Amino acid sequence: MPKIVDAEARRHEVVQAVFRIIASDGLERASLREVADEAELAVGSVRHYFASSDELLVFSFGAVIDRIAGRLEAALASVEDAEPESPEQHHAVLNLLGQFLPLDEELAVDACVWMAFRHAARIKPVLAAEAERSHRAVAAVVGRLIMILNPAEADAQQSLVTEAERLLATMDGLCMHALLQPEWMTAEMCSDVLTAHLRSLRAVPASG
Amino acid sequence: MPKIVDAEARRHEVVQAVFRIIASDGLERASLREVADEAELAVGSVRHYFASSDELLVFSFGAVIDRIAGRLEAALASVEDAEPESPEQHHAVLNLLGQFLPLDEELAVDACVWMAFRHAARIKPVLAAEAERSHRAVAAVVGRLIMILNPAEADAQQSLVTEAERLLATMDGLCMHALLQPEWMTAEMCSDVLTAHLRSLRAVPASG
DNA sequence: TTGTTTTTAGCACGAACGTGCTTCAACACC
DNA sequence: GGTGTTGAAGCACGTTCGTGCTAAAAACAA
Repeated sequence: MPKIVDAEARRHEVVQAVFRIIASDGLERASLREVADEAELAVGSVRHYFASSDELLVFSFGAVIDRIAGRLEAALASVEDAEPESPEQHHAVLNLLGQFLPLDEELAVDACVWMAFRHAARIKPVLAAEAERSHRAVAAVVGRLIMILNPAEADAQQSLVTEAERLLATMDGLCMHALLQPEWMTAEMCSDVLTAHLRSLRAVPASG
Repeated sequence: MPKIVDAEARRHEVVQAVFRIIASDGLERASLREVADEAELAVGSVRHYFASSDELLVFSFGAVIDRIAGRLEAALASVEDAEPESPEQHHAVLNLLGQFLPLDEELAVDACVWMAFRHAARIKPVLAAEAERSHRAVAAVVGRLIMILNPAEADAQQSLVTEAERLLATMDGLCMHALLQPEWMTAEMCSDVLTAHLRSLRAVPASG
């Protein structure tokens, strides 16, 4: 009936603009006017697709979560397909954990945006639900990974949960340092830390 | 000659107000008006002690860095005083690492403020110098701790640096999770993860 | 008391923000 | 060709922000 516009594509373009602004200028600069400028639209146009600023931010948060979770689950499938203890599996695990880190431009933007939203969710209640979903999705993948790497002690659930949280914390800390102190936490340092952590996982079997 | 006011004490009160606002409402709400309200002063009074908003924020960042670094170095002294491999040393190490985490009200405020400023420093160049100082100070303490816990391989500097960065990343990740997902990352879980990490440090001696 | 200087308080300006509301152009259908 | 729905654009209002500036208040020296 009216002007033909792919609404979903438009929303995606707007969200991409939000991502670019957050990555370069931070979340607090992602105002309707800035986003509209970056997307080369008018403020009214952006508001046609997103009723309010909050709705735009929540939708953008959900979008980055879906992107990250999608990458993680694809990488997890590769790990599960690989032969246990094989070099292929080790490579697949490194690839999975690398998805957390800002190793290329696209990953860096996602990591920036992800971090920004998670921290903002501490303050803004509208973001809390998505933050919880994010944590659940990532924890599920990491938990599954720990189970794969420690098939022997599938009974010692206590230790598995602890190890999953430990790996998750290490990954988030690595990501943080790579974003905030890129001169110190280089890609090579990330790789060294990752291999050291994986070695420590194999070296500490049961705990008691 | 004029009204007697302890300028240093006033500045400290203002900074405390900044801390409270950041912890409860986030850094972006730490405006001059909000800070003045929280400190029960007029905007003009705050501006008398801090020429600009940037100056207030940079000073506050420095203050929280000094607080955290002071605690860490005091705790490090306890570790260095303890007998190597003794239970006292283990306790001192746990105490040191606990200084990173929001385990009580004061630590939680400092952790919030610290995180907020470090992330803001990625965007705001005025904060960059203090962020670098913060990283240097904390990395020095953690590096020293790793050397104490691994006296044998004092020559394998590569491994020591990697282990220091790994511990630092894990601590920052734990702190992040404790702040952002307090229901999942409880104090008990923090403790479990810490002891697991310390065990993994002892279990993986040299690398090659 | 008078004068000096620090401290406190407040006004005013321009900029940026979210949002309610109106207006215009474009297109599909009757 | 007319008509109505929808995308796009923009105005206006109230709020908040940092900051330059002025002026009252307070406390000590003379």
